[in-house]
Amino acid sequence: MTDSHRSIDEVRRAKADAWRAAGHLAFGNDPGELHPIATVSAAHKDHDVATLDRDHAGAEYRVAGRIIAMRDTGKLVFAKLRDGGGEIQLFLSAKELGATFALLKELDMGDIVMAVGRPMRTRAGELSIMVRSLRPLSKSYRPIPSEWYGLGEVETRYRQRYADMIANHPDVGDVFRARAIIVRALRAWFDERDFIEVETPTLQTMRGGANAKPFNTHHNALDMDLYLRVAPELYLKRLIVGGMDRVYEIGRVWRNEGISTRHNPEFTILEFYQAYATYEVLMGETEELVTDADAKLLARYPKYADGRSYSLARPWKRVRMLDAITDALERRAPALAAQWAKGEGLRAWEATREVFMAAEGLQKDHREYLRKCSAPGELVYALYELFAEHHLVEDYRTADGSQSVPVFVTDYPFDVSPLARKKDADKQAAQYGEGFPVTFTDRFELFVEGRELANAFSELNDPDDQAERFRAQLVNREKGDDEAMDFDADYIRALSYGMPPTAGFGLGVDRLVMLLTGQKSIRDVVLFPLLRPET
RNA sequence: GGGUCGUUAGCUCAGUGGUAGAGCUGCGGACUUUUAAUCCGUAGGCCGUGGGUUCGACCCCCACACGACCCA
Repeated sequence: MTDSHRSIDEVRRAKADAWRAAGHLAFGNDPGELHPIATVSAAHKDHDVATLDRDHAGAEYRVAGRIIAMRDTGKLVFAKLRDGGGEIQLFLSAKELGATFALLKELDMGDIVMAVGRPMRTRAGELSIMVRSLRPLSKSYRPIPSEWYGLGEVETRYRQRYADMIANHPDVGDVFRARAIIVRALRAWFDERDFIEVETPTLQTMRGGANAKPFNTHHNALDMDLYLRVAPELYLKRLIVGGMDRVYEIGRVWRNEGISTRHNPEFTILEFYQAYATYEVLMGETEELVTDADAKLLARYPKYADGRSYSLARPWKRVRMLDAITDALERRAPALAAQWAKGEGLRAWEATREVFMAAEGLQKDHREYLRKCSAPGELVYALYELFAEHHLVEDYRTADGSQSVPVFVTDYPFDVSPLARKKDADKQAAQYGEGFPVTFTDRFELFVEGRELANAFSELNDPDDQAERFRAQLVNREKGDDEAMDFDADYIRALSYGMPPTAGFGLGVDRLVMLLTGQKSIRDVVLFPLLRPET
């Protein structure tokens, strides 16, 4: 069989044998102390040919990395070498390398090699290393995807992230370096303010902390069914009871739900709890936290500011849910706005619901959603979701209208906020009038560019109130709501010791990274997103 | 869950109801300043899987698998 009939794998394994025949290992190690390519490039970036020959003729560098390009012009070969932080051209001449030059024909793109030589500049002006000695380190049996065309097949990109990172260098790597910068900035923000970072259980015996379907698992030795956590919330608040007035956790949670461009079954959440603060304090802190992370990101990667359709300029918009509904209806459904009457329509909420259910163009499942509302507070949330939420990006914009602005939607109804503190009676009366048919909570969600980024509230710390809401969750479960929480008696016990007034906050870290780096899919900010098995 | 689109050489993609195509990669050769090097030669395919229609299917039909996008 001739060479041309052999597979790439066979050819490359034969070349590995040639390395061995020349006295090398196909997978050698210990190349000695290396110079990072970036430092070599930085040291000589301003030096011209004359300067290099005159002042740096004695300099010698030892570099190692992957060969990502090779151009063979006969007795002279150009190769591009990439390590974790940079790329540099190797100038490989027959005269300089002597007998080693023959080894070049046993090299392939993708191989890992070490080279020793002095800095020089080619006729075209490119800083290169005039290689004096070359040592192969690791053989690559499989061709790297074309550098020029990249690796376009998204499935392959997610399944073989390693190939994606090689082929789509540096863009893919930059997103994950950006992610690290963002997470580090979040940590720094809390650390600088004396928050304690903690790790709470991810294996939990009860469903709680968020309304979501959990993953089930089992502990064999204890013969005990467990859930992977959907939120760390209830444990973090136990720590507040214990006296950690400021705690935060950045960790993985799992929700057994659909997969989309915004949802991966496992994702990273940031939660923090601050005793003696309120949800209003947290809005200001949220602005600081996010803009601080953004500033640190842009200091390293200014490119991520390009083409943003949103502005993070402070202060951010704050709007009560009731008013968000009013704004949205007045803009695009005046007839309904009249019926809504800035929320006054809730005083006869079932009649108002009938009007909305009859609204023109309402989808059948939306109508069904409204029909299922069994309290005016549920109706408020339903109307917000159906008529206001997906218009936030249009309704709240910079003065010149060119960019959307972040929006804190505040005052969620009690009925849809099982862990949030009920608005104090005097404040509720002052803001909504005496006897308003819906009770609101001290809660906000943050939306940027129309996407939900964070959820926060003044925490419910009355154990009797909390117990009542857990019971309401059980009723929901009876009615078939498989996202409802369990009755967590230990949590009630913790609250019974007395929890200081506290505000708590949760943020989707993956979504924050998506937002700040302009990625459209969560899979572009999760290194190894969940996919069906390969067939 | 619903809809639309996609799956062809290692990679990126064309393609027509009648023997399967290009560029890059690979392999052989030339070349001591290349930058997607260039030039000459050459190899490489169960056209996602399974059924069906047809004299004949990569192409038309059905189902399935996997993926992308949109909607819920």
